[in-house]
Amino acid sequence: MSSVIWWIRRDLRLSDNQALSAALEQADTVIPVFIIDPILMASPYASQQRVAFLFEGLRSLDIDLHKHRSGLIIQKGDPLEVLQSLFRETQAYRIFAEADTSPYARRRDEGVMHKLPLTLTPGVTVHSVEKLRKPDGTPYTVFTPFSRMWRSLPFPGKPLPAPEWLPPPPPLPNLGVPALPSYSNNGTFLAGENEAQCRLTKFTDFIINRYAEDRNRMDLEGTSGLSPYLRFGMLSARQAFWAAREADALAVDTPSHQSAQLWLNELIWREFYAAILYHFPYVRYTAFRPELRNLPWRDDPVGFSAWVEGRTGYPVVDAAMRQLNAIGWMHNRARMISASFLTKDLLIDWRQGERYFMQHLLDGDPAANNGGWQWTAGTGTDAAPYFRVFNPVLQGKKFDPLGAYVRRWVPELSGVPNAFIHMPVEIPADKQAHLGCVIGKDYPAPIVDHAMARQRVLAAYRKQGR
DNA sequence: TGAAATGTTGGGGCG
DNA sequence: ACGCCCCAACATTTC
Repeated sequence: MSSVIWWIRRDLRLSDNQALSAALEQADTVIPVFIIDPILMASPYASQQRVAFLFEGLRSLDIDLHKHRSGLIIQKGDPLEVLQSLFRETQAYRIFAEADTSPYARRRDEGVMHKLPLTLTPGVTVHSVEKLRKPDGTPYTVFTPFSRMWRSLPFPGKPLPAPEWLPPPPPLPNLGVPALPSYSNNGTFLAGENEAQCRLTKFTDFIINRYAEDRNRMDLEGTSGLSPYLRFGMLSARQAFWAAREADALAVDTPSHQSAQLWLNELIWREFYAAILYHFPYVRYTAFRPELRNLPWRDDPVGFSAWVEGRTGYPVVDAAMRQLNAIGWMHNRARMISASFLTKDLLIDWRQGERYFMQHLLDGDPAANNGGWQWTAGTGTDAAPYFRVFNPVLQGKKFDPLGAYVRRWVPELSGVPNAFIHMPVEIPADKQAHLGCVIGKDYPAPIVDHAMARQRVLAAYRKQGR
C-alpha cells in the first residue's frame, strides 16, 4: 500500500486539480496537507484579511474532503521540515503540488526538491510562464504581442472533474484550521470552491452579457468578482478560460462575444504579470524601467494616512480605499484611480501603495499587484505613459455617474446631490449644512489641488524620463 | 485602461 | 446680404 502527499498551497479545490489527480494515479493513499508557513505569515506583505480568507477556504476544503471520506491535515512550520517528518511518519514516496512561479515559492520548492521527490504540476496559469516566449527566446515585455501569442496557442485540456472518492489518510498530527475571530469582510466574499463555482456560473450566465459596457462601472456589479478565488485556486485558471470560451461560443454575433473576449483579456493580463515577475523578479524592488528608478518621491506620512483611511477629499478615491478596508477587495477601475492618486497626485512611491494593497486585498498576489502598480506609476512593462494622469473628478463622473458608489462607501456624502457628488468642495457654503455635508467638518476639503499636482508630477517625470 | 491645451468649423446673433 | 464676433462642438496635438 503506497502513499503520496498532496501538498496544497494555492490550489484549494478538488475539481480540475492536476496535482491531486496525478497523486491519485500514483498511489493508493493520498495525504492532503496544508503547511502554515511562518515566513509567509510574518511577511510585510501579509494580510490578516487574506489569511482569514485562506483559513475559511481551508475549512471549506476540509469539509469537501470529508464528503470524500478524506480530510485535510494542517501543520505549521518550515515546509521542508514538515514534509520531511511527514515522510518519516507515513512512508510516503512522493509529493505532488501545483507549481507556483512567484519568487519565494520557487526558492522554497527548489529547496524541497533538493531533499525530497516533489512533482510540480501546472494550474496557477493556463499557459506556462516559463515557456511562453518570443520566437527569439526572450520573454515578452509588451502585453499585446504576449496576448496574441497566448491566444494562438492550442487550447488547454478541458477541466478535470473532481475525483469521486479519495482514500482516507492515516492518522497524523493535525492542527485543524486555526480560528480567526477578528475576521470580517461583511460576508461579501465567502471562501471555498463551491462559492467560486456559483460565482462563475452567475457571471457567465448573466453578468458577462453586459461586461463590455459595465465592467468599468464602479457602482454596478459588472465584473466577475472572481479574483480572490483565482488567487487561492478555489477556481483554476483553466476553468475560467473554458468558461470564457463557452460563453464566447454561445455569443457569436452578439454583444456578448466582445464581452467574453474582454474578460479573457483580463485573464491574460494575469498571466502576463505572472510571466513578468517570473522573468524579471527585481520588479518587486524597483521600477522595470531603469530611467524611472530615481523619481523624487515625497515623504508624506500625513498624506499617506489620509489616502489609507479614505479622507483625501476626493470622493472616488475615498470610496475606493474604504471599500478596500471594509471588504478586502476593490473594483479594478477604483484600483487604477486610487493608485494614480497616490503616485501622481501625492507623488508617493508606488511601493508604499503596493504594500498597503497587499496587506488588505483578499486577491493580493505579488505578480498582479506589482504589475498593476507599476502600470499606473508608469514605471512598468508596457505601462501607462507618464503623462497619463487620472483626474479623480472626471473618473468619478464617467464611471460612477450617479454617485452610488461614492454614497455607498462614503456615507457622509449621502445627502449630496449628483451635481456635486464628485466635487463636494464646490457646494456653496450656505448650502452645505442643509445637505449634511459641511466641508472641513463632515467631509474634508481636497488634501491636494489636482491641477497643481498634475503639473508637479509631469515636471518630475519629464525630468527623469527622456 | 487620460486629460488638457490648442486648433478648426459652422451656426446664429447682431450691426 | 454681408462681415464680424462668439462660442459650442468636434478634432488634433501635447503633456
